[in-house]
Formats: sequence, structure tokens, C-alpha cells
Amino acid sequence: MNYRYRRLKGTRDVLFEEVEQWHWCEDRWREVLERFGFGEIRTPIMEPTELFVRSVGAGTDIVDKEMYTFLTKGDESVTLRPEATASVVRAYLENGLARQPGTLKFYYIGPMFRHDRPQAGRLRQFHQVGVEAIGSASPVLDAEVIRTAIALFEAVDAEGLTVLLNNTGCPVCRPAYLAGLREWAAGRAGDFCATCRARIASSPLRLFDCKEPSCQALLGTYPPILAALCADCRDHHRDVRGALDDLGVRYTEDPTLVRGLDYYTRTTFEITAEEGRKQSSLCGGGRYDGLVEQCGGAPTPAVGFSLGIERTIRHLYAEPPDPQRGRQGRVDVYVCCLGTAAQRYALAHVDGLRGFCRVEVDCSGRAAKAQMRSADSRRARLVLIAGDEEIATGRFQLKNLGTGQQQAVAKDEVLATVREVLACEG
RNA sequence: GUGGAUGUAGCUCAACUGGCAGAGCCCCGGGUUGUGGUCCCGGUUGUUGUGGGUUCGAGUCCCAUCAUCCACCCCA
Repeated sequence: MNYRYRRLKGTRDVLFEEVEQWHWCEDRWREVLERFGFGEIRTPIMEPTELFVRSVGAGTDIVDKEMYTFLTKGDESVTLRPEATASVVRAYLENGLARQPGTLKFYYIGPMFRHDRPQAGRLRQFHQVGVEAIGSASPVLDAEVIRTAIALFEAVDAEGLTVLLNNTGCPVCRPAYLAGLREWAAGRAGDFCATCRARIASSPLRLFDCKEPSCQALLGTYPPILAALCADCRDHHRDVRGALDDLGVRYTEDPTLVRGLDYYTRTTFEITAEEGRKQSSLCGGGRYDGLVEQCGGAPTPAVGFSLGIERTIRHLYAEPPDPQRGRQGRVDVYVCCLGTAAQRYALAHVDGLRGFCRVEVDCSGRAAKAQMRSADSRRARLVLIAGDEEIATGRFQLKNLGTGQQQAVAKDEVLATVREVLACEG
């Protein structure tokens, strides 16, 4: 309506039941990630702009048109992170973690920012939970990371998902392949659609993404990069698949799967919802063996993924909870206060209950009936009632909403009585 | 950046061919001086997104503008 302030386009408020859905997922995800050996890392939400330009890549949509970039008072160019991998790599180097033994495995969870047009399943501020495993080139680690992503979906009972797998080569084989592809495509540029023509020079791999039937037909005649890998990449891909087979992970090879970030090498994968809504890609990731070096570190292989929280929750629940029908959280004891003096009286004598159960003191000043209604909608098990009469006699009325029974309880015995009733109701 | 839809009460939506702006939900009060879910009665809530135009008369028709949603694109 016509309030003074509105939320920014592409942002959302999460409240009531929906917050509970988020907590439910986050709790499970943290547990799974710990079990797979990942430790949480919390990096800043803003970073030097250059970090993302160099890692995600100038020329990508994310960098070219979707970043929240601004100048600080000190004329420093700062960007709200559009993704977290670059930040984790930066933190890895800046904290001297390259000297730590073995593979470092981090997970993160938090908001990301991309300034594109909002749409179903697409927000300007959205949230990801993701993983980065830094320090090993083993294809077995790729499989473990993919298995971790699947475990995340299993933990929240997500169904109907497909794992798409590809290998986009490495600095040894990709340049030659790209050159060949570019030359081939340039020779028949007239047969491609306008966007594809523009891509031939800049990012020829993305030609495979085009949905245009004529372009697809054309590309169908050209071998995908998967068929042109060098020996090392071919072995790597074979071993990733083998390790996935060992784990019993089902996947579909998709030679057209190209991720839109420049830093990926070799393995790329995506987990998508099979049917229904658009924006069906719930999770994407892959190997980025060149990124650490590019950020100033020693050559260090790494692999990771990120999972969209909003998209995943949307996949889990057919209908988003209606905020209008939402309720504040459940309580154990609801305290109805009839008058201001009663509010003071109740607050003081109920304080001890907070040591072992959830207590709501109603300071609304509404009629008794309205307060009882709220007690019911908060699903309280017990109601304490205080009014002038109770203050005068030093008692409370204690009503059990399950049985409907009510009794007077001396104010000094409230704590013990409530504890006893709640305990025996389990 | 491109295209398509929609804007009416806090929410979801009605309102015929242009003719008194309504319903359900929610909320509040009463039925019970101070007692929940079900029930009954009553009540509050509006610059019909905004600004122009046509008309005796506009929520309805026209123009502009803003906002939101959806799709392309991209991605999570």
C-alpha cells in the first residue's frame, strides 16, 4: 500500500512460518556439512571490486551488469559479493592458510547480491549455502563434493532432482578447442542468432547454451568439448565418474553444461529440479584449479559448489506461507494481564519460568477474551491470569488449555506448579 | 536490456454495457463485570497506485507515469 517506505526491488522479508522453514533447513545443512568435514567460514559481504572482476571474470554477465558496486568516501571501489568463492579464496590466502597441511574444507551460508531483473526464483538479494575444498586435485574430491551437495538435498527431503555433469577442459586443451570452435562458428556466423553471433568472439563455449532450435541444430554437428579433452582431463573425468559410481550417485552427462563464471576448469556440475518451475537450477559448482594462483597464491587446485536457499525452499514447499495468516512462535505459558498493575505483578513473578520454558506476558491491555484467544493461537499449554483480585490475594489463576481446568495458585508456588504440570505433560 | 500481464480494505478478490465501492479472511467489541478453539450479534479499515483527459456521471473508456508480477536473458 501507500506506506512511506517500501522494500527494495528484488528483496524479501522472511517471517513467521517461513523463518521456521529456513531454520529447519539451515540446522540440517550445518550438521551434514560438519559430517562431511567442512568448517564454517564467515567472510565480509563487501569486498574490493577488483576481486570479483578478476575471479568471476570481466565479460561475464555477473561482472558486466549485475554487481552492486559503489565508491566509498575514500574513493575505494567496493562491491557487494555476487558469490562467495572469490571471498573464500581471498581469505584462504590472506590468512596464510596455504601453509596448513592437507585439504582445507570450508562452508558458508549467507546473502549474495546481483542486480538483475527479479522474477520467480530470482532475487537481487538471495542466499546461498556453499562449499569450497582447497588444496587437492583429486577427482575423488570432486565426487565427494558432489556427494555433499546431494546430501544437503537429502537432508531436507528434496525429491525430483537431477545431477548434470560435464568437464570443460583445462588450460592445456581448452584454448585449442575454443580456437577451433571459434573458427568453425565464424565461418557460418550468418546461420546463428544475433546473441550467438555476438558470443562467437567473446565466449564461444556459451554457444552451446542457446535455446534457439536452429542454433542447437548447428551445434549438434560440432563435437562438444567433452569429446576434445586432453589426456589428463579425460582421465580426470573418467575417475570422477568412477568415484560417483562407487558412491551410487546417479548423474546425467551433459556436454552442453557451461557455467557462467570464468574460473571453472575441468569438472562442472549442476543440480536441477526435473520439472515444474523455471529457475530450476538449485545448485551449481565445479573445479577451479587456476583461481588461487590468479589471486596471487601458489598454484592450488580447488573445487566447490553453491546452493540457492530460496530456490531450494521453493522446491520443497508448493506454496509459500501466507504472512497474513502467520503467527508468532509457540509458547508454553501465556500470561493474561488485566490492567497495568497486573502486568507489573505478572512480569515480576513469572520471571523464573523463563529459566525452563517459553513465556509470553500479554501487555496489550485488551479484554480477557482477546488475550485468551491469543493464548490459544500461540498454542500455549498453560495460561496464567492476573487481575486486581489476584494481586490482592497474592495468587494467579492457572488454566490448563488442554483440559480446561483452572485453579488458584499462590504466587510463590507458580514456578513449582508450572514446572510440574509441563513436565508431566511431556 | 527485450517482451507480456496486473494494480480496488491489512490479506485474497468481486463490482454486468460507464450509474450509490462490496464480500470472505484477519482484527476489535459484545453475547460471559475477568476466560481459548466452534457458534451468534455488532463494528473499524478505502484519495479504487498516481496525474491528466472524455462524460451529466469513470474502479470501469483514453493517454501518461509509477509500482509489482511473469517470461526472455542470465544464474542460485
